[in-house]
Amino acid sequence: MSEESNRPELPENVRVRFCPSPTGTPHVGMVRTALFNWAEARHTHGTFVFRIEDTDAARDSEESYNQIIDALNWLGIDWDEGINVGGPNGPYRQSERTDIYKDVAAKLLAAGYAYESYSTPEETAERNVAAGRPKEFGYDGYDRNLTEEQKAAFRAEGRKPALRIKMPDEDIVFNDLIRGPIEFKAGSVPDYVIVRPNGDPLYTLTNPVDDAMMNINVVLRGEDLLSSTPRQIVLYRYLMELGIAKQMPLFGHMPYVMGQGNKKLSKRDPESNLFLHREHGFIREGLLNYLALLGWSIAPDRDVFSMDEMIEKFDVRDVKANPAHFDIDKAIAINAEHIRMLDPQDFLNRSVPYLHRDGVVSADTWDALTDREREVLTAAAPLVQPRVRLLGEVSGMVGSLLSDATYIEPDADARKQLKDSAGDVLTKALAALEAVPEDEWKAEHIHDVLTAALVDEAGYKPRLAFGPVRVALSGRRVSPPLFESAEIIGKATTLARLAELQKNL
RNA sequence: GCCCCCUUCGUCUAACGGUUAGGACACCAGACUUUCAAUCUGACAACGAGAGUUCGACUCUCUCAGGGGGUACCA
Repeated sequence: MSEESNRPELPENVRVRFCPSPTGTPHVGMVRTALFNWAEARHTHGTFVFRIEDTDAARDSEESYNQIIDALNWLGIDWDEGINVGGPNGPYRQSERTDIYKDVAAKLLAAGYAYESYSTPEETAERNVAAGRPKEFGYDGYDRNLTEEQKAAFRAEGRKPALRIKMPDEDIVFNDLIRGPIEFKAGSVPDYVIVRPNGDPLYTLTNPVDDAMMNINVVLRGEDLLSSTPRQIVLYRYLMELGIAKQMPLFGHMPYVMGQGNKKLSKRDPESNLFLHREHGFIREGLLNYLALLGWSIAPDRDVFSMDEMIEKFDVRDVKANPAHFDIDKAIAINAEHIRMLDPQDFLNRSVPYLHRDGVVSADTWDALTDREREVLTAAAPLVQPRVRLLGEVSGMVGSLLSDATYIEPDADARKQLKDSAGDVLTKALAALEAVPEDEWKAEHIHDVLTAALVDEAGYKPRLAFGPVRVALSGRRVSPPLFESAEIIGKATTLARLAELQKNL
């Protein structure tokens, strides 16, 4: 598809970057951006740069910074240059690059590409209203041609200037990797601020400057930055004139990830919280696979794949331009597929932290478990693995197997399975199982005994016969196979649970 | 107001002018397992509207409508 499209050709040595601001907890939209950049770098054997844009001291936090790194590590998204690994274009935290920005800003000003602006936002709005323009009209260029006398007068008032970039009076066109040709009409983008009056450089300056100095040649970012692209293109031209930028990068704007309704998935939305998904038991393979599906597809008839397969096929020019809704049900279904593909021991290793968190086992690593725990879990693994969609569900599945409790309160879903006949079923099951000798307490035999008593003799349909037994043993509607469970739990506990449920019907 | 983007089943998507518009999730029905899940089979379900170009338009062009974003001394 991409060979025939009118999308631009990729450069020889692709250099992409992921450059989040450390504000708040990592969200899935951010992860998707990281994933696509990473996949593009790996597919092209290019370079993936990881930089942190912490120029907004009021909102940035060290906690968020650490969380972003935690997130990438967990997901297995690795980078070649940047935070923690270094590289030739460091430092990679913008808060450590202020001298660079000051220097570039001074050059821009000296070359006449930027100018001092003394208007406050309030004054600009007032001028717009006074001139009959909407308040949202934006900056009007008022300070563009201030004389030295006027500037001196402002300074005498104690004012300090912001620095603004001069936007040329011409259409600005670029060929988006995802959207194709995009044209902004001349005059639609006002002169914008790159340095605050107090000297703080803004994103509008730092982002293109760093991309330029780090030789980024492919910029893949969210759709929300699309309308700031003409500003950056203009700044880039100036940076090239000044010898700071080598070439204009290619841009690709990825569609939004949407939440409920028609709104962008917001940080407030729990579905956006990466760590919440991890706590629920998403595995990295599942979450990444699902996120990749938001705007991209690997083949017409397939949507479960590994990251290696994604890397082999990924081309950002195949990404769709329209926004995608985050569908948690499909995400979970994809995750379930990946859980089923796990090697059983791997499945167990990954489940243990969840089991420990839920108080089901004694330690949070496989090696630290007791022999009995390892024995039961090993027996249960192949039975449980196809029955969970999230690792957080494993506890509920194996909890009843590991517990010595003589009664397990059924959850609401299980309670609904108990029909009027449940009492009679439990009585008959109890009588039949009591007669089973300890040394014949095996799944197969338990199955035969219960079938004879409940189905053959009492005439119950299997659903009605085994449902109550399952609820008694596990407290749940879905559990590991019934007879194997009874064997693992043991005769005494099995009988106790049957009797207790009957009392609590 | 102005600028920009987006538009195929409920949702995610496939389709490089000619297909009964394909797949997946969800939902429903059945089979299998004499239980549950998994698995298998089947059903339901879409090209926003209108012009044009063409022998032929989901696909190309234009207009409109709807949705989203920007219009910051946030990123």
